[in-house]
Amino acid sequence: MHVRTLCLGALALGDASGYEIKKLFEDGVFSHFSEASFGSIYPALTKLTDDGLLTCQAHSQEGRPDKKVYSLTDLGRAAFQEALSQPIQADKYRSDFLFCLIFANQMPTLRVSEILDNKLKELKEEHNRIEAEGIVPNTPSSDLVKEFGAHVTLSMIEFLEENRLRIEALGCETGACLSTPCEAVG
Amino acid sequence: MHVRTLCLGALALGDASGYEIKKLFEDGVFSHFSEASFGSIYPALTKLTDDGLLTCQAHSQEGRPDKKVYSLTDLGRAAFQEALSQPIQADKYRSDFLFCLIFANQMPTLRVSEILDNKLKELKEEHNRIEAEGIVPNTPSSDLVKEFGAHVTLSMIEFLEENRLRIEALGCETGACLSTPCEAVG
DNA sequence: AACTTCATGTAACGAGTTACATGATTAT
DNA sequence: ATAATCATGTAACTCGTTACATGAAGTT
Repeated sequence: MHVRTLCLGALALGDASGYEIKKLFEDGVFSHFSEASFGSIYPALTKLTDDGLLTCQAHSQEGRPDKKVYSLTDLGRAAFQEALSQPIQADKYRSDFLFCLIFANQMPTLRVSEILDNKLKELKEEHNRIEAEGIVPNTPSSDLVKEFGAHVTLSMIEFLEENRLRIEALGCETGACLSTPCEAVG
Repeated sequence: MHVRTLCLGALALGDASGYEIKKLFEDGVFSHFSEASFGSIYPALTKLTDDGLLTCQAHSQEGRPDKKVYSLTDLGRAAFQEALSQPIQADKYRSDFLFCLIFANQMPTLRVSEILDNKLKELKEEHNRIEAEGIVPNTPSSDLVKEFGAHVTLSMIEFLEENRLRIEALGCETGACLSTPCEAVG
């Protein structure tokens, strides 16, 4: 999904500035399953406005650049509906953690524990963040999406905690595998 | 994680050609949490060989291009160990499904059912693929990574099935929301 | 003092995907 | 016949990130 569509979606939740949209992707509803940076949001907003999908109102402020608040036009709303009716791309899950875990037998046990702990910490933080989030106004499904996220992160945490010993047992003795794989030793 | 590192990892499981490495990312162990295309694998392999991290043996075949089988050198093995000891990037989960679900109230109920069914089908197929996979030789942790994947996909399937009615109830009446958001109606 | 938040915008750069080029073999 | 599998490689292109430019106000 292009940043342009993501912006359209953000604005379908209510008028907002580029800065505020960024926050939605950083801390808000969207942060758990999508991403966008300033460098892509601002040009997208400009393009969308040029194409007539958005209107822009500049609110002048003291000591700061004008706050440019964008709103969907009817054309923009229609374009977003159109995007919503399009086939949906399969989800993408990229995990360097799992990739590395495949090679646990080539790592010192201490390192395995370390990455496990880091992962658990990350997962718990995300779980807490999801639970702490308020539901989004005018968006009854934000509640459901929240529950989904909480359910899945919890399920990961449970698995990793239940299998902690098994995972740590995969590592090899310290020093023995720093430059040669265990399978090639002896 | 760069394609170069991913290739190093693939070769740490055993010698392979570019084509075979691609398969690991398409159907194999890595397919559930990483990705790489021919257009990135082949150049990476060439670069890695130039840098002395890999050696390459060409096996001539009839009616086909030489099969170039790559192996890790000691330098390559060390480079991979080094990569493994580096801080691990946080996982990325990108879901157009969840993004769209946030706007379920702006979709006809039929459309909501459709995307739910598609998602469930996708999830079940992935779950079956994980269960059907054999463990990777010399890689005791592949079993664990398999279990993790099976556990998580199952947990998603369960949530979506248990909440099917609630999710479908989010949609709006057919026709009423094709070009205007429900919240703006009435 | 130093850092974070608010606020917008651009340009260079990175990294990978898509599509093309080529072509025999095997399965449906 | 038609499609999939095997097999490698390149070039154009897409898309987005990172870093920079600018700067006031508030917080630690």
